[in-house]
Amino acid sequence: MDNETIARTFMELADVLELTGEVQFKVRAFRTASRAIEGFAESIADKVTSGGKLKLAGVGDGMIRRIKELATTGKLEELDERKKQLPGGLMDLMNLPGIGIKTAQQVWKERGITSVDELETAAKQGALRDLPRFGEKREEKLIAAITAWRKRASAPKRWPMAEALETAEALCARVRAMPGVLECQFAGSLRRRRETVGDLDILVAAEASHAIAIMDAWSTMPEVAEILAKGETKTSVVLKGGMQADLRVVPRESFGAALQYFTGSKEHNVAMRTIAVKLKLKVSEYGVFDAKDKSIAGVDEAEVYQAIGLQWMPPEMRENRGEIDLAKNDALPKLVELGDLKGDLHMHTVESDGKSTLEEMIEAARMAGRKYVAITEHSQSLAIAKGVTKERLRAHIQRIRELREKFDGKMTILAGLESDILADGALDMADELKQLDWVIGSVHSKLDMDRESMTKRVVRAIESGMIDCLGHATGRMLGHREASALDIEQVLHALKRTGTAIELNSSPLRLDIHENGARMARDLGVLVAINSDAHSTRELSFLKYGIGIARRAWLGPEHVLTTKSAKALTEWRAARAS
DNA sequence: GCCGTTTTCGGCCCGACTGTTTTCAGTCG
Repeated sequence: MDNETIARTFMELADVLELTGEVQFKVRAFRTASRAIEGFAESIADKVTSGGKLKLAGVGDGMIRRIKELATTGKLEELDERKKQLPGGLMDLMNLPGIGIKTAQQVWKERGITSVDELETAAKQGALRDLPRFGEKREEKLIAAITAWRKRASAPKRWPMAEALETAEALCARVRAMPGVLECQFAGSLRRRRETVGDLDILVAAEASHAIAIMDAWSTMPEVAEILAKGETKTSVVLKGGMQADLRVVPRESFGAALQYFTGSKEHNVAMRTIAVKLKLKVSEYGVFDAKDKSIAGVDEAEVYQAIGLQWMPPEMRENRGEIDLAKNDALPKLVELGDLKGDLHMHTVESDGKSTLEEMIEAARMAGRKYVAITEHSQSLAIAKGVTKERLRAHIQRIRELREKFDGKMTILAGLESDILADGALDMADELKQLDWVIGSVHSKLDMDRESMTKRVVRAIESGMIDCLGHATGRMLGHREASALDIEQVLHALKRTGTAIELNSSPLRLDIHENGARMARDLGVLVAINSDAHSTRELSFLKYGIGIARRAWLGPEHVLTTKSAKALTEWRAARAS
């Protein structure tokens, strides 16, 4: 059973426990454990059932017992029992904004309401206004919230990082131009570069006297579709595309503390604050305060961390996965940066399904600072992407070799191919691969095979020794297509045995291999190639998304194949061929 | 339920906004 399923089950159990009146701290413990499991790099079920020692914050004996039960029986007795005590639709109520545990219980117990439909009817009839803490206005808000909720049900709940990044950067540019704004930066899970983002958190430093005007300007921007809440320090809006964006205004002396706080993650912040409490300090978005409530830090993030005895750490690491202990001991790893990337080993041109010519791609990559590229068209079996035939491939190689002279000294150009891994694990155009400088093997068809067959298929391709790198291993497309069933651990072991690299495909909808896989690769010593898979010159910039994921996986330059110089890459390839 | 160079029991992050209130509970992040 995979970590996601276990995490989801624990999250559901927390909701059910909450509704059935379990003590709050126990409920919270399940949520904490759920998030910890979601972010755990290995299969937690395997780890626990094999009797290995597990050290994961928030997962104690009770959780381990439940993970074992889930892994062996596929379900949780406790969850099924508790669910029997609850009417079916009650859980939906808590998904409505403005409805939490108390209100859900209230309308259920006082009015017998157990579904969103019933709640809407009651609100429209004015049948809720006499309940405690209810009134006409709240009924109105509830009806609007239900309408919006129904509309949202069809829209995505989370947005790809790339789309959120673009929106956030545009909003920040707009905000920076507002009078009185001293600084503006986005925070939240976007700053941590999660692969998808639920909402935007934009942070502003400004004098308090400007706050109201800034909030007015923010809530009347043309991008705004709806205002959810508006105050002097916080205003939440829904943008026209459906994305929620929160603006916070803080004094300049608190900007660092606020940036730290709103960057999260929540678990990271809780762990930080717990350390602060032990030091008799208080951390809030306004700063770090001593026992006498005197501010001792807040202007910038580094001093906030320093005030509680921690090293500053990159946002991508802040998930409470052990980074705090490392920061305590000044032992944080150095993470890979965009500037470290010397090459890009996966891209297409008009020869297959790309939009730009060979010359355009090479020149654009050179301008972007790459020292080498591999041109990797699709192989013949991928007809839909104009996969090259034997003859076309040979002619293409010839053209690439000729171009080498033109770019001599400025750029190393590798003649490559993205060979299709066929259903049985054989490589498309296997006879042609030896003449190439670089070979990627990727699965493009029959993505819905069962786990065992798919794993066998990919492992066979790797063990052929004919590929240098496994391309977009899981085949997922965020929001469109689930990852293929694949035993990543077995695949990584095969890569390790054969000295083959794994790709971190930076295309924003792929981000494949995902961060947990990249983390496992790092731990196993499998090199990761951060590639753009660009189909146009514009898409060469996708590398910035891959870098975000790589950093979340704690990859340093030494774990990344494409940080090597062209010479070192050639040597690496020669060594693995021998 | 988890956790521990103050604790194996007794804690468990902190503040803004809203609606319904005359001081606060609930929700959210």
